[in-house]
Amino acid sequence: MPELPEVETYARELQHVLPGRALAGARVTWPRQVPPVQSGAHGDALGPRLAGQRVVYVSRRGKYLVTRLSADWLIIHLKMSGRLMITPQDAPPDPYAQVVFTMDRGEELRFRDPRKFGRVYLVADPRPLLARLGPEPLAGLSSDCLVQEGLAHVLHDDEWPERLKRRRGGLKALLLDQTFIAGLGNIYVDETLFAARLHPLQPAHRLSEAQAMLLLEAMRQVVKTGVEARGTSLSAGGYRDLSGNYGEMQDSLAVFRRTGQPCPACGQPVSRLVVAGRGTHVCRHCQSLMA
DNA sequence: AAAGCACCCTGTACGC
DNA sequence: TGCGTACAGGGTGCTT
Repeated sequence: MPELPEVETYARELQHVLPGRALAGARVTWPRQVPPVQSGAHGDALGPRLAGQRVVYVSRRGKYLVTRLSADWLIIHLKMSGRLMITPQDAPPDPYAQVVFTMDRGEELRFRDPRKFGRVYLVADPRPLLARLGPEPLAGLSSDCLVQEGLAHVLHDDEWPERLKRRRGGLKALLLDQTFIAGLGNIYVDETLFAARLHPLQPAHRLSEAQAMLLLEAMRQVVKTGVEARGTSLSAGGYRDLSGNYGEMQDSLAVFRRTGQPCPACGQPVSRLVVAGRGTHVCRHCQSLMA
């Protein structure tokens, strides 16, 4: 379930170790995870095109990990179960490492993804992949360098209330919409809505300007807390950082996957409902639907 | 515009 | 303890 904070953690870790290093190639054992895209190499063509390229920097846009290489861009979406790790090239083979990047110094970057939803792209032009994404919720993250490249923009406070006014759908579906705001997933949306004391089905256009700004503040605070906690690790098989460490955000969750447990604000049990096809967690007492 | 659904996948949780 | 089944959800694409 990597969302913005988890991908941000990977981007920061990789930015410490990859710039300047040369890629030697790639092994792809599930070619569907390297699909054809405009200006890109897919499947087995990944390795030869990567060979000899150096890493310039590692960044993030929404939930995409974006790596600038000397000639191309390497873009990875981890989707549900994707993880990254750097290992010696003689480390035991990992049957779930469907895409492995070989590097200099006898090391590999492994993309491990049991559910195979994740995707890897090597493209000359990253724009078609990233263009539809909405604004970044926060400045001060690794996406800043993509802002400089014109590949990202940060949400401006003034535009937020008016953008909400134009949408009649429920808040949860809207915050999950990557073209509206980039990077939030199920965990951080539920936490944001609780922090703002707003119901997931609340129509966006009904928020007052003050409520809209409270929602913005809540969203930024939740994302910031998630980044500082280095992501959310909900189960042993779930998210780990590049070094295999768990994140710590699961210890700070107020409602997500806490069905039946007391709301941290009022003590009433947390409820679970399905919104936008996703398991959704609310405190019915704190998050009432406004008429 | 918005909502619902199938699809892609497999580990995990749960009921019996 | 073991087996079978439903569930989990990010994103895309299609339908209503």
